[in-house]
Amino acid sequence: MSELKVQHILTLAELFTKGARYNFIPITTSSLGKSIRKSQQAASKHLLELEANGYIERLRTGQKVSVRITTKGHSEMTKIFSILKSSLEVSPSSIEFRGVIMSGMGEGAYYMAMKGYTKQFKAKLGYVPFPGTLNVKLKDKEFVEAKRSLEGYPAVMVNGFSDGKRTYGWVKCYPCKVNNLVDASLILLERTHHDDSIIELISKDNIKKATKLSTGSQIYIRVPIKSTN
Amino acid sequence: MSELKVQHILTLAELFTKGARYNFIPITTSSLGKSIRKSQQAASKHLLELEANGYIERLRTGQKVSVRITTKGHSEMTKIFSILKSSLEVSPSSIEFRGVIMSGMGEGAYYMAMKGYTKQFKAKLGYVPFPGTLNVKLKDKEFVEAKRSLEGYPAVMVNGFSDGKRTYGWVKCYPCKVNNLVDASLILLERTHHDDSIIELISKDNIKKATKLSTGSQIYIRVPIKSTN
DNA sequence: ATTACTATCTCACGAGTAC
DNA sequence: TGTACTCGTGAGATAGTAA
Repeated sequence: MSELKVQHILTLAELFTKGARYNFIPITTSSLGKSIRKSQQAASKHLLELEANGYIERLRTGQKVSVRITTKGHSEMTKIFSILKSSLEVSPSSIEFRGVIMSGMGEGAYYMAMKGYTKQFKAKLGYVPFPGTLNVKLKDKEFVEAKRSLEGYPAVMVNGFSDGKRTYGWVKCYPCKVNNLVDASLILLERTHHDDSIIELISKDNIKKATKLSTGSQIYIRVPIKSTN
Repeated sequence: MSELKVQHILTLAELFTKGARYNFIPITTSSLGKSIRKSQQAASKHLLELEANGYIERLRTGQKVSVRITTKGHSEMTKIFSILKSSLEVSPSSIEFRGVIMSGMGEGAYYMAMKGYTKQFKAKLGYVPFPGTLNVKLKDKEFVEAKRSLEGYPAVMVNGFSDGKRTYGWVKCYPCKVNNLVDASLILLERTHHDDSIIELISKDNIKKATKLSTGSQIYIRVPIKSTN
């Protein structure tokens, strides 16, 4: 079989760029070396090896050498390309969390029921949340990290407000799916007293009831991410 | 800057495939090693180096290790991908010839005017060729090679026939552009007495007149190729 | 100016193994 | 089971140079 060596990938790509797929293209090893950021000698060796393995054909007319890519070279390149393509396309593009439902209703419960927030929830999420928030204790370090990385992604922004006595901070809402079943929103509060390993959820419905889960149950949350490509 | 090493490309691709773009994915170095057809030790080193260069983040929770690809890792991968993509897309997808117009009308001239051929030319090319063929002496070895490779590509097939006395071979026609100006067809004859370095052209019009060229002039022929992707 | 040889160096990899 | 060290080997790269 003799697979294409990885260090030859960029060299072959350079030859494609130079148009060597269908026609013999004159090329010097020193210019090729510059293109692939290697020495002239390395470029020369690459060409010799690519030829030996049937990825290119070479033609010498006195001093000058011309190179053409073979069908084998083309298909091998296409193969590499599609490996990369499919690997980059694997993006269910969501951030996932696993944790355990905590007792009580969550610190945010009281605040989230305030008119200054509920009006915005109705307008921006399309519903007034079921009273009370669901607190989830994240299971592992990686999910705490995932929570931090969430902040880098677009969210539904619910602005803070003032009731004359005090001000209330903003709330970022990340629409999510709980246990692949119930639509909810993971909320990040501007001001929170939680430690990092706890997240809060709001939903149109009673999440515990809808998922038939109770305090201490394992829970799985998936936040879809808008691809930034 | 510290560029992504080529030998890390497939490793990073594998991590993408495993879904490590947005979430920390648990992975063992031995399974990764198998995936990239390298040893466990090599996989371990790849992860360490990818981390050192900021392409991935790692998280250890006791024994197990989780990996996530960083934005830098993502963009670097995208960069490699687009290099390959654009290099593969460089396909004016044509085979080119350069040569010199020869004197006389070419060996094929007499035959190409026979009814058995002209009927097919009219049907398949849409015209009856201008009487006489144009012979071109190819300038260089690479063009002789290009002529050979032409045979691998689809052509308009004009079948051979018999007039009772003798049989006449098939003619393969490759529609082409002469000097980026005149439409013609490069013809390959089943039976020819030419040496390899000569090609013949037919056209609806008088090529010499249309291109204002004469015997001894340099001529440039481009045969478009139907992409086989 | 070329290409490509030889010698040398570096570093990628795998074997063995500690933890 | 795991990860990741050290070390030996050899592939890949460069320098020097012949043709």
